[in-house]
Amino acid sequence: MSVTLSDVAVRAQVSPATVSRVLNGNYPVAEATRARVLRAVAELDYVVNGPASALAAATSDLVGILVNDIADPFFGIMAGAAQARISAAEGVARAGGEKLAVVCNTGGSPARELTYLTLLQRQRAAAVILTGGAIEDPEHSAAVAAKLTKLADAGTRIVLCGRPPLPEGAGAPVAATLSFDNRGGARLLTEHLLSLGHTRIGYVAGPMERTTTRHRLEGHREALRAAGIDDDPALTLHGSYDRATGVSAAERLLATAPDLTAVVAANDTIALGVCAAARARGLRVPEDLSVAGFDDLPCATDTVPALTTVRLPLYEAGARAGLLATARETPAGPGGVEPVEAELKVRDSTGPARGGTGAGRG
Amino acid sequence: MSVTLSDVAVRAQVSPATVSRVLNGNYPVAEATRARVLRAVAELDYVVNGPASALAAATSDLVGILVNDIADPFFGIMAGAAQARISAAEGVARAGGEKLAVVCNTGGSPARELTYLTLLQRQRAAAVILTGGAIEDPEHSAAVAAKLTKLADAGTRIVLCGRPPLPEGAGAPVAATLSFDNRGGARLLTEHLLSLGHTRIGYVAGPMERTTTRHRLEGHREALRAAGIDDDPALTLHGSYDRATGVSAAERLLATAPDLTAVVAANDTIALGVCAAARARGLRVPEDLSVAGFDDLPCATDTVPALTTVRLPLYEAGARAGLLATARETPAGPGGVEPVEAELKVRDSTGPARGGTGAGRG
DNA sequence: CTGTTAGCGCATTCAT
DNA sequence: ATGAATGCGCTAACAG
Repeated sequence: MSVTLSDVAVRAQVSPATVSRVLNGNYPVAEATRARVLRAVAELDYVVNGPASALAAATSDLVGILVNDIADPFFGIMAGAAQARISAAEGVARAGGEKLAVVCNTGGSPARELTYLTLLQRQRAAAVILTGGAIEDPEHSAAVAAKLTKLADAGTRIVLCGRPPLPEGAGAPVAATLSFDNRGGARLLTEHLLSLGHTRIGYVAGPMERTTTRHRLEGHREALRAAGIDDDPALTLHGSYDRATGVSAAERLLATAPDLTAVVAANDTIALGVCAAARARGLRVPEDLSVAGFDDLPCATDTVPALTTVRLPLYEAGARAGLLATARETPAGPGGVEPVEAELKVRDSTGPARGGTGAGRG
Repeated sequence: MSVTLSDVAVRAQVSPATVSRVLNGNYPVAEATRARVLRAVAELDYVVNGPASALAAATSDLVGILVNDIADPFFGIMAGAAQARISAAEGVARAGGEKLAVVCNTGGSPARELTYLTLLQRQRAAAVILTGGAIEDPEHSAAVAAKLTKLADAGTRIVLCGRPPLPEGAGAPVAATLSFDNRGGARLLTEHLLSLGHTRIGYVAGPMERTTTRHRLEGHREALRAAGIDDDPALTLHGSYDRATGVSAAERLLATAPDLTAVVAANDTIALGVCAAARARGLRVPEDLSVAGFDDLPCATDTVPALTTVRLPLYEAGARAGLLATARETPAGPGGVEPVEAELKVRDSTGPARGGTGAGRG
């Protein structure tokens, strides 16, 4: 079999306990013996047995990062940032301290989310970071809340990143919540469009049962309402957070409501699909149709025209989530909730409404 | 503390051993007792202790997927596909069998790659999938080969996806290798450009020490050589696989070699940067400058003009890697190497060389 | 500062 | 088909 702690102890002529102590570094050991042990470790090429260690210590060094879609840079950026912070966390020279940050792809499936949570629980994970919008089905929410409570009870730190805080009643076993201002960002974006004279604005939303979807849509409607524009339900279409949704929704929208002068998409990926559909229809962006997205993904810059969108500091948020998950840094806000601001990025895909600047729907 | 196997045993009025057997399903148990145990498990909301189980069984259900950059869809797509296959692998109804597929982001750092491999080794991972190009530093390669040997010895299955096969001498502890035809794809692409009359072709390559970088560049040069064109070293620039590299490299290229009629980028992301730089310089794509990428990422479709590129079946390859990592499906090719074809995708970003069709550098 | 002694929770022989 | 006993490799009190 492989090399064990005792093997190292024998070679270093000390007791197993001593080896354990120098490896974990959390106990005073004479410099001479420490050196001897370290040399034995190197010579034997010893690697700690994680499961055994986790069993004895009742905790592991696993940190799980749950994402809805790993192929979507929105999640990739957050996950990468978090992982970088977690791995780099403890600057311990040689041994322990290292956390294993791993990302788990739920694919947006509630069942998979629960499965991963259970798997992480079974591994006695040190921390779990849940990223992105939550599913709003009451039953599923309750199940997740229950799981999180179990995890927290077992000593796992829970961090929410880009997901609204859990309701008070849920017992709030959450260490920290980075709450994206999706609603505010969406409001800003639609206000921008309104200021350009648009009044007939289509909206391509994400999946119905997601918090992110709902908040962005609500922000949009708030802006409309504040401007005294009645919300036309026919102008809002739901789909997935992908390009295909953007294409088909835009086609439908453009066919049924030719008087549309702008379309807001729930994220950049959808927006790209909307642009493609518009082009296919012979419409120029933004002269004939203004299009806006959300997230400010890297590729939003490279479209022609460059996409007007709402920037979310994904990298920074992910990094902070990583910090909160590992270190004992206590979160700032009340209830452990830290708001994350959204910033409007006006670029070239939005322009004045055709047929006047603020003339209304004439 | 939390619920243990014995707690379940007591409640179900059986021995711990029996509970273990029904949970693992790999042993005959009377239907009546099985039901009783299952009910106790449900009532107590019991979750297996992973570390304890791994310690006793000397294996875990962890599968690690190593990626160079999780924020890059190139890796996200492969990782997501692999993860989906691994999680869905065993259709076992309730209990065990479930594998925990996790992705580890090395960020392209050799040290992090080794660290993750060690961490995975310490967790006694069931399998490890290494995706994307390998770093070519001899010292690092040797270290990785050594680690992989250790892992394989401990029973971990190793799968390479998008990375060239390990040299024979390394002992080949690799279960399977999905080898992308980067060289062939690059050759196809440059041949396409040559057929359009381009002879002065710039090349924006990735990081020097990566296999992917080298193979794509070699394919490009092969095509050039086959066409009797001498390779001008000044036309090849190295950088990272990101947009910024594309921008700066294109600026330099365009400034120093104004007679360039085409630029090939080592991947789509770089190509997008090249397009942006060309536009900034007032050049039309493809009329004034043809631009091509590699990978066929989703966003390559949404640029204007749509990017000519080389398609790699990322999703399919990732899925196959997941299968090979979990099931005992033996790989097809000799030495466990399965070639993965690259396919030329001609779109709108490439066109005839300005100033004639094949007139040469006049 | 270091050695000794017990388990951590589970999978597995063996018996029965 | 089930129960009893043993040990996986390590950490954590205790001594000393």
